[in-house]
Amino acid sequence: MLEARLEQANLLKKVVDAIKDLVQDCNFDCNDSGIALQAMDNSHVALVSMMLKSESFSPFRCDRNIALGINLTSLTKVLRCAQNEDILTLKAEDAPDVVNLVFESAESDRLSEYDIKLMDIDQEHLGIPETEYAAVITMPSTEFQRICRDLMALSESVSIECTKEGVKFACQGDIGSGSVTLRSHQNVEKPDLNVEIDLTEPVSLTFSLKYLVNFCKASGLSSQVKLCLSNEVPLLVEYALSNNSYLRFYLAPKIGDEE
Amino acid sequence: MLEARLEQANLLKKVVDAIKDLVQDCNFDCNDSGIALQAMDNSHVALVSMMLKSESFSPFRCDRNIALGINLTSLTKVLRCAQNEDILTLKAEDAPDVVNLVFESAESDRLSEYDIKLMDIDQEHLGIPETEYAAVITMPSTEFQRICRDLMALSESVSIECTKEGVKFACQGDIGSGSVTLRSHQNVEKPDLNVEIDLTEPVSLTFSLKYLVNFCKASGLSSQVKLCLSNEVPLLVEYALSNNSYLRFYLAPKIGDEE
DNA sequence: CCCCACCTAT
DNA sequence: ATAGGTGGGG
Repeated sequence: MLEARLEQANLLKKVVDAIKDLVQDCNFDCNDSGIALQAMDNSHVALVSMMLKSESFSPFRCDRNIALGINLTSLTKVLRCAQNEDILTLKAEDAPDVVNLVFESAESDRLSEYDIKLMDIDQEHLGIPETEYAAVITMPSTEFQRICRDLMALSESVSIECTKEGVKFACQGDIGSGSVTLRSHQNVEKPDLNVEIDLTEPVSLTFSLKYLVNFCKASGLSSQVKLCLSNEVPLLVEYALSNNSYLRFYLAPKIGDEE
Repeated sequence: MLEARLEQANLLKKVVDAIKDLVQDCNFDCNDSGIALQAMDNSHVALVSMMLKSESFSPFRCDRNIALGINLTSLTKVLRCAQNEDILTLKAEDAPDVVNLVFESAESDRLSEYDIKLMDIDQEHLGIPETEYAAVITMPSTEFQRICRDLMALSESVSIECTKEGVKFACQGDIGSGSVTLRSHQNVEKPDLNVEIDLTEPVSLTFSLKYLVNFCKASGLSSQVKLCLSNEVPLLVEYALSNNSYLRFYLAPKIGDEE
């Protein structure tokens, strides 16, 4: 059986909000190391990979591997029933028909309980190779969100060009063109504002802004976002959570005429 | 070539926000004295006149007269990409295809650059006579905005009646009628709250509230607004900016049955 | 000057 | 239902 208690029901709420527009139904794979989710979006351009490590829960118990096939729209509806400070416990039997969500108010004077029916979902398990990226950019997640939104006013796509000096987001559209260039810099007072560029080789790739804007819904999960690029390889957009948990998005670059 | 650096990108943002609903496309006329704009609204009832003097920029350089024909919707999109404290530099060649806007963050760790394609716009240059007005009312811009909004709940038009004692904004509508009367007064502590009436002859004129409310979008540009009236003559609504720069709106009075 | 919460508008 | 804008508070 699974029993996983999350101090912040809010965390799961934000995670699901950030991915529910990309993926309708997917498996939450539970085992003793935590709860994982991997799914491609309908058009197979983007991939979501979530990992909530057992350490992010307290307590966490999962005796056997269980795949919980969940419709994310249903899950969203139920998660909206949590109040801001609620504590969430996820429960499931070993061969479950339903997943059980329990919300407790911090003062434990209110207890809400929901069962969501599960579905069988074909497991297309995706081995994601751990890549060494040519460029790794760490920056404030709100800034990345802002850049993507701004440039979307001009174009469908953005090119991300990274050199030792900085990273340049650029686009062209009907009304004109635009670019935002960030230099790496440290802010000792507010490390959340740091922009860090770790580069082994210059990179330049083009991506769909629609997807990036979508990924940016996760901005509330982490003050910093990590963009990992290598030529010809999907971009990795990572929001790190506590305890090595994470929410990652992969996006295939546009190539040639697509740009 | 033109190169004009504005410490507050925000200023242009507010100016364009205030006029973009009146005018779609217009020329920004640049010469060594600054950047000017004059345009009538589509229905030729209102006229906008902006003057940003060269002294409002630092530095300001404009070798020749250049007319930059800009679509204000495009310009708005680009100005939205400026962050609050950004410094804006406008650049254009002598016979330009595009105008270039550069936003620098105060800490200059971020630099955004946009090109907007220009268009050819027929210059209907409008000689605006410098009039001696019968009544000049200076009042807090937020108060004028509030009055126009309030009265719009009742009617399409407002009469502005100015005597030595004060100014009365009045309207009649289906649900009833309303009026707001201001007496001139000084507040030594907070001169922004002054209401001043400079009158050579009593005036009473009626105007479309829709337009006035529209003009009031400029309220953020200046704490005070100046209303200049003479019988049979368009109302002048002026927002004074630093360095003798200004944003002015003219509105023809309604006459006879129109009221 | 920044952050948060409310509200409105799509 | 969601996202952006506005207004108020720290």
